[in-house]
Amino acid sequence: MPELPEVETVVRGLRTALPGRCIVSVRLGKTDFIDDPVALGESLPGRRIAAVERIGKFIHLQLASNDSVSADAPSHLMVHLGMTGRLVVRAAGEPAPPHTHVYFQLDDGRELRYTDIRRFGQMLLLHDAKIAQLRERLGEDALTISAEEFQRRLAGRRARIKALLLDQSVLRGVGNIYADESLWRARLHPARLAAKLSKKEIDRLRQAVQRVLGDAIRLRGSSISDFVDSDGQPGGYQKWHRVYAREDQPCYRCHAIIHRVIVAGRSSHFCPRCQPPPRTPRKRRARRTPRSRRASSQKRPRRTT
DNA sequence: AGCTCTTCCTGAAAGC
DNA sequence: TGCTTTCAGGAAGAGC
Repeated sequence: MPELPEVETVVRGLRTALPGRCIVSVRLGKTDFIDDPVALGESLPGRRIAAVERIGKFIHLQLASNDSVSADAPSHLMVHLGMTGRLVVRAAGEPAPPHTHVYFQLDDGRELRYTDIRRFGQMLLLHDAKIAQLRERLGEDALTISAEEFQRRLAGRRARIKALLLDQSVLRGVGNIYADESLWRARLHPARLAAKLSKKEIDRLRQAVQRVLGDAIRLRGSSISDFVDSDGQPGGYQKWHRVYAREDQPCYRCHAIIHRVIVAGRSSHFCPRCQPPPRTPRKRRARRTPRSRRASSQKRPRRTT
């Protein structure tokens, strides 16, 4: 699942191949994930790619303007890889894998190809004004957010910390894997309420998030099922996952057994010893639950599905 | 405000 | 063996 480190890896790869190249033509397969497929086919041929950058989990291809392009033509191509999206540069003659739905022919004989098995991705063309709106809608980038801004965005929020980490309008770039890994590193239970975290804990979390994302970028992302970089190579960070997809395996820190619960609608992996659960304010049953029994009070109130 | 559920989609894995 | 069911999840929207 492409999150910030995976998208950053793809962007760095594309940066070595795309800037300066012209899009000669566009070929489309299924288009239900494309905002406006007709516009894509009409306004991209002839455009030169000026720059590649990352905005949260979006890949942003900036298109240069030139004399033959009308002034109001959109100049930003945004690509979100969703769950299974891949964006790779290949020689035009090379066979494309199944579920390849967009081909951008480039002027150097290569193709930029978008492959997406589940088509949870997104592709859209934006004007300058809209790109500003998008940036506004998204939160601060997780990799570079300052301690002060991180505090400001979380402090007082009554949502569970896991939900906030995943909320792209709060923080952009973190998905399920890196949320779980960061919470483990910061020793915070995913169901803790942000409002109940101390300043120290919030800062520990920010450091954990940035450390985990930085390490993952260095190893070119995590390849769980589908992720590959712009050259088609898998990442290496999945070998360093401490909790994600490690249910029933021992914690690397304390050897307790890793649990998995649903928090904010997402499966969440954590160590029940390193990441103690929040005390549940079960409506004043205090009299009836002497807190000597740790084992039973550690159990999360589970909702049977 | 924030939670849960649903929708989109496919393939892998589990269940029978 | 072969079918059916379940699950995974990023993001958005509905409903509570």
